[in-house]
Amino acid sequence: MPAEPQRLAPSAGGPITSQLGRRGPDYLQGLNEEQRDAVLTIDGPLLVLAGAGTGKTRVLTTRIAHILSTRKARGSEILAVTFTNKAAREMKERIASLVGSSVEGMPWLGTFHSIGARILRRHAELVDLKPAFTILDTDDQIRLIKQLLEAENIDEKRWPARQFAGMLDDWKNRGLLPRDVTPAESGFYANGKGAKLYADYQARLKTLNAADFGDLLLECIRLFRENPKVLEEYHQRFKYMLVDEYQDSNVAQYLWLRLLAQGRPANEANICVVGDDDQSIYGWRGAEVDNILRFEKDFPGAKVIRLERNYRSTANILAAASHLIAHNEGRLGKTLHTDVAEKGETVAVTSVWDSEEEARQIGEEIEQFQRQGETLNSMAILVRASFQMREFEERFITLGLNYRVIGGPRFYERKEIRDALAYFRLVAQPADDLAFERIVNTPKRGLGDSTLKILFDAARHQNVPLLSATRMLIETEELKSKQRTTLRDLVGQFDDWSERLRTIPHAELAEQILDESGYTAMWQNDKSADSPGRLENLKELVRSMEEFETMGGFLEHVALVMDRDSFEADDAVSIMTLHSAKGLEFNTVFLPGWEEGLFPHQRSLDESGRAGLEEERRLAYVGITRGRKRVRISLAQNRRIHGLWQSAIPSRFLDELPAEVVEVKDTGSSYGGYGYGGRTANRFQSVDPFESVYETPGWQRARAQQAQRKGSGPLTIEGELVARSVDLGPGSGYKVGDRVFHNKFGYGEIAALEGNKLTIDFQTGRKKVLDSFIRKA
DNA sequence: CCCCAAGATTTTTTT
DNA sequence: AATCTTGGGG
Repeated sequence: MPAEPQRLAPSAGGPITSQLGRRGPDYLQGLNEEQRDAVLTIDGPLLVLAGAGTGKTRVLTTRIAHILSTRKARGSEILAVTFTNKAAREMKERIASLVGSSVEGMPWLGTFHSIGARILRRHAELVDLKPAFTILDTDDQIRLIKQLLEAENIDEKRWPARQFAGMLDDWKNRGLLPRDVTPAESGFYANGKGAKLYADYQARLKTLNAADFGDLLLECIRLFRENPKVLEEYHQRFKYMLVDEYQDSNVAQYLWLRLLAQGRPANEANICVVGDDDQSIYGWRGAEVDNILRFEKDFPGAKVIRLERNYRSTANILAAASHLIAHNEGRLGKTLHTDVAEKGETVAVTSVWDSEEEARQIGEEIEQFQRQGETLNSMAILVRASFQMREFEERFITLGLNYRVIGGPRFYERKEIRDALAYFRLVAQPADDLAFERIVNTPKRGLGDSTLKILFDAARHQNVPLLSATRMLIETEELKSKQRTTLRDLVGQFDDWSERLRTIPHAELAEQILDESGYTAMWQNDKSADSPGRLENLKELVRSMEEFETMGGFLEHVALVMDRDSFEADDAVSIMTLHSAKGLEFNTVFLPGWEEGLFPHQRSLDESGRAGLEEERRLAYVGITRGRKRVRISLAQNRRIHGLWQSAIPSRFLDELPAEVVEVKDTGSSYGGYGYGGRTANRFQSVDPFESVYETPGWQRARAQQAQRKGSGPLTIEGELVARSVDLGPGSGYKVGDRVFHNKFGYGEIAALEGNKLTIDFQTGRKKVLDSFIRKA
């Protein structure tokens, strides 16, 4: 956070400990009292509630520097977990600049998933894997599920693989093994086959010598539980534990941490968690804000430090953010304040005709700020959903404005990259059937469904990987001679490559593989417009491999990081989602698309009702607090969704901004503005917040299933209350079966409930209403 | 077995 | 609007 007024004096590298006298070591200079307290309180459990821009990362990194320089522990004895790769990278850099040396000495600083993978590889055999196991991404996962569905004769139309993948994710996030999943939860899917599918899926992963994202934590937990000695080893190793963004941790991560912390009595655990309940934006991924709320219960006597002094934003920006977030009920409550007397610019809210004009408008403003001497690097556009990015990109290309998309379409998700990776994966790990399937006939080798079927059958029959099955089949008469020859050549090539992996550098081998397999030629012969780009990407891929020591190391990076480090060299405007903006800051922040349905997102409201709305609001809070000097919000009156134009309603969040810091602008081309501050104040109260724009049968079915699945009480594991949803006020107080009265629909009976959102059977039919519209009959 | 054309479908956010 | 899927013909 370069904006903090107090800068770190780069440590001179000398024995800092000797300075621990009057004024303390250099790295403590410029910390405020609370920050210093958080850095120096090293022993025992500590919870740091750090609001946006209060120097959270600085505290964490300085704390590590402090532990190191007081020789309380070595780098290899500190476990420091973050949520994202970006955060991990930043921490590494900042520690390095504090301590002066490389961070190679901190092997256990990383994301939950990368550390989980690291631990699993060390003890792979104990969880039925081999150390070189493959980490599957979502795409592989879906393909695998599809195969299982087919094997079980389940109609994928009726029970989409995606849906099951979502369920799997949910279970794994909650730390549930197949045997822990109750029939109530899995039962509805595919007529009760849910739990069995989960078990089959796990078994299949073991055969493939593969783990999915969830397994990186879940299997770790199993490892620790089933092997106390292994766990003991880590208890010995980790003298200090630090966790960043604790509000984003899910149940599995919570259990994982708790196991690791069990080396000492709870009140003496050297665990420090840092978080901000107002920035919890990953509920959809299973994050439990309650983890942070119950920290003091888990670790009795934990010290709690609040960081409330904001070093980032102007008073006006803080006022806007605080006022907005105050509309949330489920929060611990912090008040950010700044010492700077100057209020700064007002927050601009601009209403435009459509998203095209929005892009044009923002483009103009950017150029204007640029003329005033602002760098493009200091500006960012933060969108709710990634489809919004395109319009900006198009506009900026015509303007010739440099931009950079962060977290956009992932490099490693491109088809050509995934194909190439499949080749590499198969060379590194011959049991990787998913990789095999992907590339047997890419480029086209004349191996179609019928041939593949033979391979599949043989593999399943003999219970061996596809590559081995192929190896055997080419010695028989079962295949047509043409296919047999093709496969023989292919298997021969793979043998060759595996051999060479031991002798030549992996990046060089990668190039050879792509050439010899005909993959490069395939794109060279392709005359579509994007094939040159694809070839360029392949080159880039090979180039980036050189940065890794081994093929395995590279593949691990690809699976876990999913994205290249973005080059920061050029001056460019950043375009990214609000989610990926967390932790960053910019002088100028543009927040487009503040319209009902988009932000707050309809889906969030549909799925999680009030809690979803609060999460959206936190997302808005995150967005606003990214700005240092200026925040500019905009909304379009018309937006195109799936090709259809829809007129949009201004976001309710606009009404939640304090009028005194907001300046409403309206471009000439719009009709009537949106009536901020009086003209049509509170016009949104009449809007049904749960009216969905998705009214396809499939969507409604999904929603119905969701309703069944959720609301099954607080989260418990092994009979113990692990986390419960934030109690949003007194609750509805209704239960299924209650008789109720509604002014418009009359008497009815509650069929289902989810938060304050009730499904009620009235005489006129089934309706969804909010509890505030009904009373007990 | 491959290719093309018509038809269906569209998950926000990410490790 | 754009992309993926599916089905029929070559």
